[in-house]
Amino acid sequence: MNIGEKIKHLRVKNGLTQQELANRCELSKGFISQVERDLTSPSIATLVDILECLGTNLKDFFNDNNDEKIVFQKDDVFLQENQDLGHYIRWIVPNSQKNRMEPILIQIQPGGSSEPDTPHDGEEFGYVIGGTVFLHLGNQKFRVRKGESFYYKPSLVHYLSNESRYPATVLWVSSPPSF
Amino acid sequence: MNIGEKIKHLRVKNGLTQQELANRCELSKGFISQVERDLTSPSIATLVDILECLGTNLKDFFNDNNDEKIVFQKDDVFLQENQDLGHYIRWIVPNSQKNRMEPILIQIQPGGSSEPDTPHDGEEFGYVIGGTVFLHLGNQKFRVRKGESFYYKPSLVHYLSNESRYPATVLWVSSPPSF
DNA sequence: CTTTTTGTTTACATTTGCTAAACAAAACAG
DNA sequence: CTGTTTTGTTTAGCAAATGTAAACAAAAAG
Repeated sequence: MNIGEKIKHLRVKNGLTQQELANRCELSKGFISQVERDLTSPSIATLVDILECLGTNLKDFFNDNNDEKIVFQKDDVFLQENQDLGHYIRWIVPNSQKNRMEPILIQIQPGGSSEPDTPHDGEEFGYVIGGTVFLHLGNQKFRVRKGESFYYKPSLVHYLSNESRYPATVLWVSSPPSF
Repeated sequence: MNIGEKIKHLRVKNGLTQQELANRCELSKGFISQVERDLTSPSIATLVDILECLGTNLKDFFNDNNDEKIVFQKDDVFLQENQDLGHYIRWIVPNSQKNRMEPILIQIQPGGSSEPDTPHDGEEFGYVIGGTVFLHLGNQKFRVRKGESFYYKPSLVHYLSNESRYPATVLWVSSPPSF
């Protein structure tokens, strides 16, 4: 649990001295020093204060970094077909489980639908590349046409259906990954 | 700071009693009760323990919920044109600054490029809907064709350019929002 | 109603979060 | 090089909070 390191990094990035930071959030400079070297751990309340003075918050503070591959071609794709429901999914960014976002490309046949997904945390975004689909959220239902998009928190059962006579393609991004 | 509520919610969601949770993370059930009702606040270390037993972590724990509008039509779009660089941007999900992700649709004219973006935290994903673009990351440069995508951490200056003879369209998602 | 299970509250020991002040080390000035 | 300032580290200590054990209450089960 190297909170100290991250705080120090933030402080320096903000061009502050321990003294200045201490003043800002009404703590002693000594304590800031201790925190940065992980000799002690602040309470959650004071951690919030500190982060506030560093222009951030708990949420952003606990979101990490670093990676490798960047561009993904069509053959990187892992494909999954579902005959019953009449859709197939292309994972266009391989093993993105470890990322913040997981984008997939889903193609839904006329009369088909995506796998209903149970409620979970996070957010989902979709952009309809072609065709028209219906977004089902709990027992609500929204029409989304080509060029339109949707954005929601998946706190209810949710899926897409294609009730038109043409295939539909949707670029679907979950954050965090859920598939 | 209603940490307790969230913990209780998680506990119930995992089908655990206070007792069970207490056993799992070697705390007293009384303490769990206090924490859930915000009568006391756990130390960061024990919060980590608790979250671990609930199948989550600080990072995910501090990512919030609740929203309103879901489907966005073309006229919800805020448009911005840049004659000099030869691109225009459509914000397809209005004021998504407060979300985890911010999707935009950027169209780049032949010879044009996007605004170079300075390094920041988070991740970015793009899907080329039409044309071919180059992704510039620091002094690296990647070709990305129609149907291909890219995913990276924007820790270097980054932008897109279109060196072809046709316009290119890219769906670009930043997490967290940066524009 | 009695027994178990689940959750709340109280009294208490211990730890730790945090301060103030002394100390050390750089940075700066003349 | 020597003295002054600024920045960071360490120590001693205490009030406050973290966490426990056990008693208590309420709800569920039998």
